[in-house]
Amino acid sequence: MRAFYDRPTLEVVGDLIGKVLVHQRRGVRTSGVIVEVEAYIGESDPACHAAPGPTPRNQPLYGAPGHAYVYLNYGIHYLVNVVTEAHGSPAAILIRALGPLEGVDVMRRRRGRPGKPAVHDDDLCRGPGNVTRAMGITLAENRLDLTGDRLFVEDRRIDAGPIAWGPRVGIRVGTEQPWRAYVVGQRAVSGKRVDSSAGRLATSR
DNA sequence: CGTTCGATGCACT
DNA sequence: GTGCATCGAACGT
Repeated sequence: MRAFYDRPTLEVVGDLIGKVLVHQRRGVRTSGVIVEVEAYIGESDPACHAAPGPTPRNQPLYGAPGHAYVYLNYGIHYLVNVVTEAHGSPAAILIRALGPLEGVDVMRRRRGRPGKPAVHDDDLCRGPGNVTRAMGITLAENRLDLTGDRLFVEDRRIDAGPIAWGPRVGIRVGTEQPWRAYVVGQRAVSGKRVDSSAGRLATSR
């Protein structure tokens, strides 16, 4: 459904929390409840990749809504966004954390490092770099049409808890905008953990 | 618990 | 050449 993404970005943010992100390739399916996202909106947003104007890398931001924007960050991590707003209006939403649902065994394998202790299930998709590693998302998924059957958001909502908004994290500029949304108390949300007992999804063990 | 810091590739100036 | 929309290991408290 293209129209879902063809709207003001902050509206999409609110509707994205609690929905299920799915990636399937070569018969391997992984999915998780979206519990943390950040909006990057327009050339006037200094933290948005569109801030310098159109470049080869940020071209997906200027394209049609409902497509993926994936890029390599710090030379190490892939970060995945969903492109929003009308064609020519550069904006996107960064997927920062998921509560694992399907393919948890695959996620454990992708996140596991030889000789290291196993990653806790709540940490499998905690942080944007971990989301892509656990989901198997790379540059190959850049520009993918999210209305297709390979990478998409399911049209169902899981009540994971109350939603809160705050400043975006991990950026040096543009921190005054409260464009980060997350599920309060959910274990997979990045940053300091407030409560140690609440927020575990029944589905994510 | 907390903070610091190195890894690592590439877009952009 | 500079600086990241990060992660996790290593160390200090």
